[in-house]
Amino acid sequence: MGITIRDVAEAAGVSTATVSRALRGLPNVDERTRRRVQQVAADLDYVISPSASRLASGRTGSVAVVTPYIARWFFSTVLSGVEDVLQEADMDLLLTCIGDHNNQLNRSGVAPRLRRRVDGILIIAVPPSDPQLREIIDLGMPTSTIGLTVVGVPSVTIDDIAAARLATQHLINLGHQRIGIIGGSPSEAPFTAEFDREAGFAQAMTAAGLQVDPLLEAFGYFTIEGGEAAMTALLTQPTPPTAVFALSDEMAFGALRALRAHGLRPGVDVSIVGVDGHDMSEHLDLTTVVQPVTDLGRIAAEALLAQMRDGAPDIDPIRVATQLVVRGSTGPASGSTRE
Amino acid sequence: MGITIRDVAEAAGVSTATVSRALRGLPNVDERTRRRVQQVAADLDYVISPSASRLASGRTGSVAVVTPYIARWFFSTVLSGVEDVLQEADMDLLLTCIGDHNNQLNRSGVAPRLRRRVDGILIIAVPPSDPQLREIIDLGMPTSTIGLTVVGVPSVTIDDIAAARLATQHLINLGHQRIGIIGGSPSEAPFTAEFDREAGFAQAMTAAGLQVDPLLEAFGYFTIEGGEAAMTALLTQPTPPTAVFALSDEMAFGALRALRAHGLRPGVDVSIVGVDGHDMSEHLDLTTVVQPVTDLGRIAAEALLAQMRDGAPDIDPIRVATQLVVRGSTGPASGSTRE
DNA sequence: GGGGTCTCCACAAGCGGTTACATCAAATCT
DNA sequence: AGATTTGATGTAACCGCTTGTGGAGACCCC
Repeated sequence: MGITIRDVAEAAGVSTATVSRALRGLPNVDERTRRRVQQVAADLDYVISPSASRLASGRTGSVAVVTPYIARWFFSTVLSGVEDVLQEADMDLLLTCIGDHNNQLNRSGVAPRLRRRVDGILIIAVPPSDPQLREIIDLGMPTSTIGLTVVGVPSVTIDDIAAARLATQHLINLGHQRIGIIGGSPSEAPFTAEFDREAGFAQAMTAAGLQVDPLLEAFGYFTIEGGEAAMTALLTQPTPPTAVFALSDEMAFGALRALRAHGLRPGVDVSIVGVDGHDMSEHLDLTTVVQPVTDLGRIAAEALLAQMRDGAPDIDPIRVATQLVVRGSTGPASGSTRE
Repeated sequence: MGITIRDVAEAAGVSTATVSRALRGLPNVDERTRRRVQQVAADLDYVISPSASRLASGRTGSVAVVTPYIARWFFSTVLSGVEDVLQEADMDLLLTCIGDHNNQLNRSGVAPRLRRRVDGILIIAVPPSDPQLREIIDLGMPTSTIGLTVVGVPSVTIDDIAAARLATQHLINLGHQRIGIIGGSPSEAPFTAEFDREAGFAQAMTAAGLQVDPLLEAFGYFTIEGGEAAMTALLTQPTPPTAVFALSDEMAFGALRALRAHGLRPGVDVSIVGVDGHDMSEHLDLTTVVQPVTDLGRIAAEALLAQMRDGAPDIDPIRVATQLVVRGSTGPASGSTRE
């Protein structure tokens, strides 16, 4: 139970040092020796002890993924991209769910838990207001963020401003004029993506000579229920919008439900467009700006690995392109025949 | 950079052995000594080196989670329950996605990667036909499965037979007689849950004196698209069913879509019931048998921890209760006023 | 008051690798 | 041919913690 490197060395008639070098593909090992060692190791069913290797080398060969949620679509999808790359690179993936302040989970002290345990950290969309975020970044190890930008830290996100403009412009092109928006929360410290998407919306509206009517803004807190409530609020306005841009697909789902509850047809009576490219958006026939979420994770993981290898973090944020996918939830403004 | 236990020992004026015992709460340490050591450790911002501790103790303090998918609802939801418990127990969670044979990911050799790396393994719903499953189980370390039963291995699942009976009985109670079923796949080696749910359906039907009509069975391969296709097939039967039991919510979602495409109203023209309690089921107004998925993960993780502690695996499968949640997708059979 | 117990603690031998340095033979240079 | 470089391997000192063993002192009992 537990073949050691020593056993392999003896069986191969070399020193443990040579076994170590041979098995790890280091240079300065004769090819015949290497093959012999590999053969012996395989025969003996030898598996290196990670703990020993880590202790001796000082490298842990693992990366921590820190996320506020695991079960939500965006997060688990990013995670799957990350996992793919890390597995490919033969790195261990340590999954850590950080608490979310306004959530049931209020986990503190995630940072210390990471201290001597990993070589790099990937942070998925932790709200900038979370105090733990700083602690983790201040650990000073290779770090990269996804769906969130922190100055001085490499990040991978979509261009949220452009995405919002894309969605909004689509509605404008369809001839809509009274365009509403379902935002995240009225907080003063908005999420990066939230802030940018609002900005993109405003830019597109202004560029088209349309007004951003504060009465046509409601908040959905990035949940389905929230989106439903927000849409309901918008519909009960004296003059409701003919089209609505929801900052996330999940809120858009809620909005669709609200429409149905009011007997309104999506894409006919009221148009709804979201952002995300959520799995279900296709099945709910939602027009949305698709972001390549798996790729987000994949790219960030690769950037992190590069950073761990080269030591030089590439601070410039990586922006991934998005794509508008038009489905049935948007249609021409009534009385308009444009597009 | 890197306070060691020696530094703490010196600063506290004790041996490293005492520091080790004091910090880990072992007995045979004077309370005053312990407190002093703790204080010194805190002052020095000492963090134990996991690698060293693991090497010396032979315990890794980590658990691997093996899953065929990360981004799918069921799997990520289980995962979040698991993570919760493991974090609580101060265990590292190593996430490993196993390839899925008929999938793009065809990862082999997951088992060897786990060898000296973890103290226990949690397997989420890997198909029994997957050859890697055996390899992993044959590693011979504490293992527990979720949503899948392997003889001799502790498992946590819902009672799939009962769940299917519950769903089917609900349709029967509503007065339906021509009840169809959307199965997973016509394969000869069905997934455990798949097999049991089919069985539960048959049991309920037979008990009610109804026939299981093979013409009213279609296969949806546990995907939305598959469910849609299956439902479409059922609807194009000469005499289509008035109610359909889908083996999963995702297939039921597809079925709902098919209904809509055919201009049929769920719960009025045709009733649909699913199993899972998928996040979206509420928003799609789907009647379903809810399984407490997060709890599945939580319970399995706790069982695994117990097994790692006591060494005695509790082979008896743990069955978690399910609950029928009635929503708008089911309604009385036309011409029936029962229930 | 000498001979047990019982606590609390120090000593030191690992755990299983990695790697700087030493070694030595073969190859290359002058 | 002798000096020097080069490549392959061995030697051994760690890496930082855990834990079995043993000893010193406190406490108890007859």
